[in-house]
Amino acid sequence: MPELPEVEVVRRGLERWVAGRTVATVEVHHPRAVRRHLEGTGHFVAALTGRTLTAAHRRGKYLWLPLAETDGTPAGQALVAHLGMSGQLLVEKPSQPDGTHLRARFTFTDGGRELRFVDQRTFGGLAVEPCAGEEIPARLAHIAIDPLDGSFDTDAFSAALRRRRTEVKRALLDQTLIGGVGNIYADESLWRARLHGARPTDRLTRAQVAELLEGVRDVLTESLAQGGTSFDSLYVDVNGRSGYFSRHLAVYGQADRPCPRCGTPIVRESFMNRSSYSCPRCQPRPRSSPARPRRP
DNA sequence: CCCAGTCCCTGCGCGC
DNA sequence: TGCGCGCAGGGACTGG
Repeated sequence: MPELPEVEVVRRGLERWVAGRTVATVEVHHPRAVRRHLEGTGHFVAALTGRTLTAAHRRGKYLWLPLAETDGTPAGQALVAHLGMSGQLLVEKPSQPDGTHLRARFTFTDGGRELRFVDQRTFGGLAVEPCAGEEIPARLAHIAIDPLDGSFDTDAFSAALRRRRTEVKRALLDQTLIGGVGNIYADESLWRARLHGARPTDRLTRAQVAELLEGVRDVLTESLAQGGTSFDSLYVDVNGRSGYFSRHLAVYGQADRPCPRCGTPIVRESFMNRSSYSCPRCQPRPRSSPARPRRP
């Protein structure tokens, strides 16, 4: 379940181990891994072979690596990757045996370590997309800037959130509003801000939004410092190592365990067809009341 | 435009 | 021992 910190850890690994290298061969082992590349598998392979991956960028949970010709001229395209639920980008020696869920393999002209895309549940995927220079590919333009980006506009986010007529957890998971937050960090941020996820966004005060955003920033920053969250071997960095933030989770996956703040047992609720964890004392469920009518 | 619901996919743990 | 079911959940898509 890679969210922003986990994807950022992968991005740093790609920057270090892959950027600057030229693709020798591409193998696609499962067509679903390149389903977002609409021109088909053959076109995907041809678009990457002989190209140099110049850098590794991220917005929200998406990664992209701009491509260049062998003479260094920008190709105007980028390799775009999303890890979905269970995707991994691994940098491994060619002698390392293939895993069961290997979906794509890239070898490089230097004969060094391969890049392997491994994905058990195949929610993730790869594609080559048009991309001007170092700008974000147009296909990713709808993903909002994430709160760790220096250009994140706090006031604009606060205004947009309070303009929404939905529940606050739903809004946190909306990648067009704020990038990079998934189910785990949404629950952790709401706990830090002492807000229940079902609170209506249009009734939050500016102070509550500011506290929520501080919670988001803090939890993402702290997780990144720990190398991300891992529950098992499904999320790892490019070298296959797990992060350690799962030890610091206050509520996510902690049903019946004491709230670190007040000791009340954490409850698990089904919410948006997925699990939500919260402290019933620190984060009381909002009183059900009719939605505030939108101003004409 | 805005928002909610559906579907995609596989491994694992649990109850019977 | 085996089988079926629920669950994990990001995001593209669809329909109201």
